[in-house]
Amino acid sequence: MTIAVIKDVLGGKFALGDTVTVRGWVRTRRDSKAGISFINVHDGSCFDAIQAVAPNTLENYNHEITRLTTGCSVMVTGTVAESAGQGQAFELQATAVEVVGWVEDPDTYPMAPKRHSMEYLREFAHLRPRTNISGAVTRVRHCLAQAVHRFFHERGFYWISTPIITTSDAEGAGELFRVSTLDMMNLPRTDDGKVDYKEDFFGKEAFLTVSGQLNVETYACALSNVYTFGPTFRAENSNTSRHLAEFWMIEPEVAFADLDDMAALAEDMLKYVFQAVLNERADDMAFFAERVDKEAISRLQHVIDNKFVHMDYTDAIEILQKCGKEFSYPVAWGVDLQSEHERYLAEEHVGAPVILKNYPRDIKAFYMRQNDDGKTVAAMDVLAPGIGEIIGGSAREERLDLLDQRLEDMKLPKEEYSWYRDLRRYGTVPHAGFGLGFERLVAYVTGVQNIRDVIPFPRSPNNADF
RNA sequence: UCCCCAGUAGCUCAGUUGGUUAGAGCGGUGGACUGUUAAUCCAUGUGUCGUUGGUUCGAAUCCAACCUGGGGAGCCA
Repeated sequence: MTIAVIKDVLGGKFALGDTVTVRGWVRTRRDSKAGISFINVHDGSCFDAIQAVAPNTLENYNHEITRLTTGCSVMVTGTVAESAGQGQAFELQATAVEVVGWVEDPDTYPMAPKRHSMEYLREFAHLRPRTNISGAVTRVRHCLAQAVHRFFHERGFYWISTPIITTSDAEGAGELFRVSTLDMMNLPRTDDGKVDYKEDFFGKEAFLTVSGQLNVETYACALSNVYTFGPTFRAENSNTSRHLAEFWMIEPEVAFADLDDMAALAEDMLKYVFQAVLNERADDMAFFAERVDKEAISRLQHVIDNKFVHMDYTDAIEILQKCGKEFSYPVAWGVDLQSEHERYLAEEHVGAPVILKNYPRDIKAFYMRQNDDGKTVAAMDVLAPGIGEIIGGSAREERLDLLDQRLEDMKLPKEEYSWYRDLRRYGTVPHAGFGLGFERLVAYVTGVQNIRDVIPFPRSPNNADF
């Protein structure tokens, strides 16, 4: 028995007349009174399902095959044949159809062979992988992840597995999820009544990481070109289509690099992974372009074909002030840009991803490198139309005296950063990096509007089912 | 967390300016037809009208709170 994946059968890897067995799930069944049934079977190996043609001479035709419904699992053995019908080059002339698992009540199987809303599918996170759209998202997501690793590997970057648990509650941004083994009903207390974290698993307070950046900087200052690719956690009460409490982030960090090196790296990386998706997942991208977002393919091609627009924060402020558009929030040098401002720049002014650079120091994180003008830092955001900030990065302050000054200005506890400061005390080097939100990337590529639909099991405020 | 909108059949939605028996398409089921392909045609069932409370002779319809979802904002990736 030759087991075959559907991708290989449809892709012509087998000769006409070969007998193969495919295994998967029924998408639809159509009966013909000519004495045959058409069974569309998918196995995830490619976008398309294979059409198996089952004749009524099969011994289980009447009592099993004609009862197959969407979702049943089957093993179909048959000979590879040119399709007599439209819609596919090859099909399987079935010689045996084994039903592996029935759908116990077709009337209540949630995944009907029809269009469902994304919100509805989200309620069935365990069954939505069987849908066209979820399967396509999954394959594109995988393709992007592989392309990211390949891109960095080809450039001599090492993948660093930075820790998921951290005992530093001062990583910079965001609310943290606590990690504890203490009995919450019976907390150990110190003499002054506070929770005694010395009794906790790590002997101190611990949290889930909000970024691998500070840790990965240590490896950049030794192995030169490194990156992280792993899960990240933010306990923020964000209820939007572009935020998750648990998401994946890619954070390259490069020694002896400056902000423009990072901008170039970000541009190269995005173009590389977009090209990979167009090359490797043409089937899924065609589906997205047809059913989800007409621009899904042309948008990627446009990004690949054009140089990214670079813009200084100061110039962006001027553009926004002179564009004649009414904004809800006024624009002035020194204020952080609002979503409406970023959207105008990316969607209307440029019409493609735009790199904004050199933000005012006072609205940015302590570790960003101060520019010579004394008021800006070497930070950048890559803004994508429709998504907003997809990448945030900066050159890191490698000069200890300036770093310490920033820690003091922002009232951050120096002792918490002793190991981070050590990098500046022992053989410091200029270095820079950025963070790319992986789900935002998948959403941008597929055109899927809500980030909760491009991760298998989304976690957000009030939602951690499955 | 804030602002706005929505919650009616398994799904997508229409409807009710408060009043007897609540509607369509799709899906399911039965049949017809067909190398079909989200097939087509005919038939067919289904609803505590989000939850709780209030107003009222009467609420699915009006009001309030809550829950859930969506859009936007903030936080950011």
